[in-house]
Amino acid sequence: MSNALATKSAITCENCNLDKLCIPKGLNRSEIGDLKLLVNRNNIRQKGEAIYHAGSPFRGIIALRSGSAKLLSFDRNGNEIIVDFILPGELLGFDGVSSQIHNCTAIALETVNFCHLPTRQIEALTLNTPGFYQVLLQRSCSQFDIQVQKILLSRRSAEERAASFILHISDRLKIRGYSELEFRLSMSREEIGNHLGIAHETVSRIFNYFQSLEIIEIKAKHLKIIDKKKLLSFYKD
Amino acid sequence: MSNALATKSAITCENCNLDKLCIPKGLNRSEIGDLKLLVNRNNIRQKGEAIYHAGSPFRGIIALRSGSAKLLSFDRNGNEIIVDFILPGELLGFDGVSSQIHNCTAIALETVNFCHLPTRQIEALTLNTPGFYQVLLQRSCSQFDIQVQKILLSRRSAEERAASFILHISDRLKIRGYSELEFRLSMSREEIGNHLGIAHETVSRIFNYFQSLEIIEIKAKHLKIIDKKKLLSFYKD
DNA sequence: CGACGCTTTGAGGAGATTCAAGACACGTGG
DNA sequence: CCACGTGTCTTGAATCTCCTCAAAGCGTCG
Repeated sequence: MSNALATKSAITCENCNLDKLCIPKGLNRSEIGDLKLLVNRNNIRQKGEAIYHAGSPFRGIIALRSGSAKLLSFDRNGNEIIVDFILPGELLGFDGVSSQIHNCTAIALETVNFCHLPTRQIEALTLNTPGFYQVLLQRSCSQFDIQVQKILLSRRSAEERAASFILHISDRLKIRGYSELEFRLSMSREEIGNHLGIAHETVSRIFNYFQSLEIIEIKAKHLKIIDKKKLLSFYKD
Repeated sequence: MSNALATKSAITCENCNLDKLCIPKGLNRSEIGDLKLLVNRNNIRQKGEAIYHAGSPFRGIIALRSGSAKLLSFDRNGNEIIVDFILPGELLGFDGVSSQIHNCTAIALETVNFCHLPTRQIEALTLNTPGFYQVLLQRSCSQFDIQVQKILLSRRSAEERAASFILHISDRLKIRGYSELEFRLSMSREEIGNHLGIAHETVSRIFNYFQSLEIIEIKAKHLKIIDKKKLLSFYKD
C-alpha cells in the first residue's frame, strides 16, 4: 500500500498526484511553477529513521509523498508521546517555525518519500509569490483547528477515541484515493494507544469489542470497516 | 488587578505598554508605525459578553489589552469546552484564519479592552510590511508548540495538571509585570476543571490539598503561592 | 437580608490502568 | 522449509484514580 504513491519518474509539483493536498493547494499555475523550482524532491527514510529530531534547527517545511510517519514529543521521563500521525500529502515541520528549533521528532513508520521546501526558499517565495504566504498561514492555522478537535477528543471515553481514530484515518485515506473501508494500519497498538492517551491493552480490547459487534474486522494490522454507520454512532453519541 | 493595564489616554502601538507581547514584537519602528494606523483600539466587552462567536466570519486578529477571556468550543452535546484562557497582551482569533469562520467562541471573564486588526489590513500589511507576515506566521505556529504542551499535560494526573495550571498562570502574569506569587483567578473552579479536563470538585479538592501541604494559600479566587519549589516538583516529578 | 451561584466535602461507583501470562506473527538462520 | 526467538497482540484479574451524586457551607450582589 505505501508504495502506491512512490515513483521514480520526474514528478514535479505540477504533475504530482498529491497536488490537491500539498503546498500548491491555494496557488495558481504560475505560482506552482515558482514552487517546483525550489523544492527538494525524492528524499527517502526507512522505517524507524528520523526525518528530523526535536532540538535540531528548523530547515523548512516537508510534504510527505508516500509512506507514513509519527510526530512525537517527550514527557519529563523521556517517554515518547505521539502528537500526530502523518499520511501522504500532509505537511510536516510547523513545530519548528516559531522558535526555529524543532519542538518534535518525526520518525518514519514505513519507508517514506518526501519533498522539502528549504527555509531560504520560503522567504523568497513569500516575497515573490503573493499567494504563498496565505497558503502557509492558512495551513499553520488549520493546525490550530485540528488541535481544538484533539482537545475535544481528549475528553471522551476510550471507545469514542478509538472509533474516532479509525474514522479519521479512513477519511484521510479516502481523500487521496485509497479504499476508505479496508486498509493497513502502519502503527502498532502501542503507538495508537500512546497517541490516543489510552493503554495498548485498552486499544486491543476495544478493537476486539468492535469486532464482536460486527462493526469492524481486524487481524493484526489489517483493518476492514464493516458497518461505518455504527462506528459513526459510537463516535457521535 | 485587571484594570491596571486599562487606560483612557491616547495609547498607540508605539507607546502601548504591551509592546513586548503583542503584534509589534518582531517589527521595527517603521513597521510599528504602519501598524498603528490600521488597528482599531479601545474595544470593550463586559464580563460574560462575547468577543466573537463560533460560526461567525473571521474579521481579524485581536490583541487583549486588559482583562481576561476564555476561548471555547462545544462538544456534540453543546457543552462548552474551554480551549484556552487569554491574558492581557495575548493574541486571539487564529481559530478563524484557516476557514475564515471562527471555530471557537471568545468570552470575557471580566471587563476587557482589546485592539482589533481587521482582515483587510492584514492583507495590506503583508504586502507592504515584509516583517509582518513572519510575525503572524510565527505566532500562529507558536500555537502549535503550545498545543503540544497541552497534549503532554492531558496525559498527566489531576494533581499535575492543577500544579501546571497555577504555575502557567503565574509565569504569564510575571512576564507582564504582575506579582507571580499572589494573584486573583478570574475564572471559576468549574472553568478551571473544564479547561484541565477534570471535575470541578477535583479542582477544589486538589487546591485544598496543596493548601494543607503549605504549597499555596487559596481563599475563593485569591491565590498565593507559598512554596513554588514544592509546586514545581509536583509538576515535574 | 435573602437568594443564588460558587465552593467544599463525603460516599459510592465506573472506567481505565497495571500487572501477569499466554497466543500469535514475523523474520532469521539452520 | 521448518524451528526458533523476539516482539506484538490478546485476555484476565486486581487495583486505582477520578467521576458522579448529594448535601451543606460560604460569599456576593442586588
